Amino acid sequence: MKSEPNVYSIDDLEREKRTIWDGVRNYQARNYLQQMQVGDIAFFYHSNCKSPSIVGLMMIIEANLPDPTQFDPKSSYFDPKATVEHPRWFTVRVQYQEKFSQVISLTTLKTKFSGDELLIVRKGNRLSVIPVAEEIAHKIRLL
DNA sequence: GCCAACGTTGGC
DNA sequence: GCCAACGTTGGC
Repeated sequence: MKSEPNVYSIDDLEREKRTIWDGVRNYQARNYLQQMQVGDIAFFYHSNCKSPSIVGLMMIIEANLPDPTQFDPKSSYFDPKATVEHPRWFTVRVQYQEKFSQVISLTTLKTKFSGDELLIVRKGNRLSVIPVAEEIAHKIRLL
């Protein structure tokens, strides 16, 4: 799961302990969010920054929540076509798990994995929520 | 700041 | 349904 560190970083999550992952407005990313289940582990990825990297881990503690920002006219994520009865955007609540003592940079990931193995290293990838195969995730954690 | 790679929008 | 125009993402 990607976040721009100048918007919301792993340090923010460490301080707050838990947060709702709001603001995702891409249907494919939403579909991946909806597949998540309580207890699932996710990588926290810092994007659009000096050294894009996986920086830590978090756990899904609530699944399939309507993203509240879609109902808020003052939010930049407001969606006029969404209603409380028929929400359009769903997300999860996550809990801080750990911050890696050594981050795993995109550069490193590219040397270890192909675009087929790990979508984040695939050229042109822009999805902010991306599935990682169990065995690949295991290998990443051993880096 | 640049630009490739998308996704979305809207005219037709 | 097609596709040009436009907006956004995100690495570099």
